[in-house]
Amino acid sequence: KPDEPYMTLIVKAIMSTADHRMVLADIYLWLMDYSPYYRLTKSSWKNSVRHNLSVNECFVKSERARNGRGFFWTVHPACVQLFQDGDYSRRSARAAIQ
DNA sequence: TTGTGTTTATGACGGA
DNA sequence: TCCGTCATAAACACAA
Repeated sequence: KPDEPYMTLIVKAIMSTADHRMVLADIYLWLMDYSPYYRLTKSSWKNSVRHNLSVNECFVKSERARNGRGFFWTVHPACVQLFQDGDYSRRSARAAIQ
């Protein structure tokens, strides 16, 4: 239901932390806090979140999470300024990386 | 076994 | 019409 694409929301979630890194489970929580859509609907959107993390080059894995599962997810260093300026377009992100 | 991550496929949609 | 973007589904491997 939210009009913003997953890539934008995931970027906002990760960039909302002080160290710009977040574990998958916390990205879930951030989204559920962001919109009731993710709170109320059955979890096909979690599949989409994982798909976006893998597919979009702007998301890079950091160290493995010690307590929980998986890795810390961060944004590509070349995209940080772009995102801070509010440009979440996939085209711009890819251009910044290449 | 469960959660996490990768990958492929498919369809809708809008712009050039 | 072709191309890029986005969403959704689903199969699979892997680690805790």
